[in-house]
Amino acid sequence: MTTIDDVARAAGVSASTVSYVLSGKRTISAPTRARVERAIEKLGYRPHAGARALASARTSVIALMVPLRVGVNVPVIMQFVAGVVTRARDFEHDVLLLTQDDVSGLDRVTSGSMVDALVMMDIEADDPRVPLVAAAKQPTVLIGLPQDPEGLSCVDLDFEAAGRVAVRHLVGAGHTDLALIGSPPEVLRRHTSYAERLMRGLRDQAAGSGATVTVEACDSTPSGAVRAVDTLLDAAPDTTGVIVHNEAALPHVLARLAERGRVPGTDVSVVAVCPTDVALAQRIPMTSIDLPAEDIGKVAVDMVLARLGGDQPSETRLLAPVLTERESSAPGPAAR
Amino acid sequence: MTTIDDVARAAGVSASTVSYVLSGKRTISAPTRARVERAIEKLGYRPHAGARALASARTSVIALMVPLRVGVNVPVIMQFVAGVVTRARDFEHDVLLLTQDDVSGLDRVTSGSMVDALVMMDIEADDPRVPLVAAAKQPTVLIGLPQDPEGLSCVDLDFEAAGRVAVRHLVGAGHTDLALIGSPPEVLRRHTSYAERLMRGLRDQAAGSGATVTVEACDSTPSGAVRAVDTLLDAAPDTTGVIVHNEAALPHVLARLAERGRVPGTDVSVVAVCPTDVALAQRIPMTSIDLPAEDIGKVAVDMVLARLGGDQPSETRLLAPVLTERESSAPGPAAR
DNA sequence: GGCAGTTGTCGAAGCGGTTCAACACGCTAG
DNA sequence: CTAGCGTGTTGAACCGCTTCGACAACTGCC
Repeated sequence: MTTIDDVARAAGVSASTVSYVLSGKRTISAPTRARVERAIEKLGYRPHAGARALASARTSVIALMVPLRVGVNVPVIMQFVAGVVTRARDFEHDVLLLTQDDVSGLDRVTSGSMVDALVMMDIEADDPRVPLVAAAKQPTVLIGLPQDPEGLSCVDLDFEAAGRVAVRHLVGAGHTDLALIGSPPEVLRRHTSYAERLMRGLRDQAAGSGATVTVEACDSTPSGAVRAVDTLLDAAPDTTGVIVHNEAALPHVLARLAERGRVPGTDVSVVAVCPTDVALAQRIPMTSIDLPAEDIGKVAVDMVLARLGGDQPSETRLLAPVLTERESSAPGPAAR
Repeated sequence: MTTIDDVARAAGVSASTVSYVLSGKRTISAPTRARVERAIEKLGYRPHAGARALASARTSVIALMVPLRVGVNVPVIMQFVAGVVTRARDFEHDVLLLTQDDVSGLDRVTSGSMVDALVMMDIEADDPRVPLVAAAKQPTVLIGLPQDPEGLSCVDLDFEAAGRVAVRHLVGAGHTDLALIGSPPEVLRRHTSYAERLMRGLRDQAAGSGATVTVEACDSTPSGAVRAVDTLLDAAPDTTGVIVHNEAALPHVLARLAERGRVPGTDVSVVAVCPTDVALAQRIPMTSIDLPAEDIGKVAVDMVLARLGGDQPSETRLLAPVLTERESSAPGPAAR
């Protein structure tokens, strides 16, 4: 292994000079800098990460805790991850992967100074991990909103606003009997905040617009989708406006609606809440409210790195929903 | 931060004793061990990862390079990842996430001593990353088979055997006109080895059994699936045995086959190559050859950690394919 | 010409562990 | 009674890097 001393010797300077060339924390004359850089290049020198972490109390690694549990949509998760990783790389940081079930991992990476910061996904309303990371010395950003953030920063899509936007769109098109086909029951049982916020937005706006909204949980399986649609149409057969917030079930919901004589885009209007690529990958391009997963991941990294210094107060950023009308929209009874 | 010296002081021993209690590399009397452990507990002591890495030349971190590119099936990737992460945790290791496009990351984590070992997924026949990691001081395991492993160890499903098993199953059921609906064209263009190995197995066994096999690449989209099925049925209308190796397209392939008057499980026999949960999540439970993604991930970790010492010669492990018959199988013309 | 202020470089002190050689102690064997 | 041995513990030397204070050399100013 080549060390900083090897480089120093090769360049005819001291180790500290090499260090300053690397960090730029002191001015170094152009000729010395050039000599040092040449030596680094020639020897293929890379600072030892552990030594650097020890001396500088900075690891250039951020921890990312991802859910690998049931009920979450894996491709969407991956978009978050991609956003986090690419943005982290932009700032010369690597990403250490933790899984949701490994709660002790938080203490491990935190107390062991393995990482400079944490990003946690899929936050529940009353998430047991929040107090743990709130007590850590590293800054943390939550993707999602707990009931009490305990001083931590949060980012997410503004699901409540998304609910309102969806209802406004449907009501504006002449629908008054609306429904939500949502997350799997286990997600609701966990009180995952996005599901609850979406429902709140839907209900608020519906109440203010004289519309009704029936809510169905929905397993992320073909049969779950069929069941949800059937239950819905039994309970509220006049439904003409449907909001779907379940990527995995979406195709099957559309298929079942058609089978039951409600063709999306013709007989019923369907708004999906999902990433754009998912909306476009259906039988017909879906009117959708984009879930900008990758962007959210990037923003999370921006926020957490901005707080490395320790100053910056915490904040919550809710990204405004954007509804894009596509072919699954249809005029409702009031407009015909 | 509480350090090893704090613990030593609290327990009335030297720092080295604490270290030996932690590592178990020397015998420590029961009473001292107890005192030290109590002090550790009381102070909430965690060794500093950087310091440990510096002194011991071990990081307890392994790097995992995952593909976030187009054409790969994300849920399957996640299963690999889950396998790697859980197994790594079993051996007290954490996982650093690298993305496939970040080739320079290999040198970074390797030369910078950020990790003890590497696992790389989605290996192409002539993968430019292979020489890079082959030159690293850390052991590496490849998930997939390059043309020349350059002394590295590999794990994967034995796709060639899987191809033979699939053909044997279909021919045994009376089918002679077979087809493969496979990976997207961009995957084939990359010469990803699993796709090529599967085809080789299919063709070999077909040739030996007097069957024919038509091969169609297939985009991982609904329309790609439709196109592939249509092209196939135009080119080989007598096809009755279909092997599908494309998780994302699978549901749409099944739907299109039915639309074209070939109901899976009745008119045509379909064998899927995919994880079991995917096989079970279709309209009908699919006869499938399991892609044991999580197991492969675990084996990869076992192999790479076994090589930490440096001794152990490299090896290639190909997991035997297991075909499970379910409802998508049907008797073929020769058996009716 | 002397002094204060810059600029560029260096030496040395950590950072928090691991590990090796050495040593103190109590036992057994001769 | 002593030499020899095993057991348990320790001090000190690193591991490779960052950073602070010091200092030499040069600048510009009065």
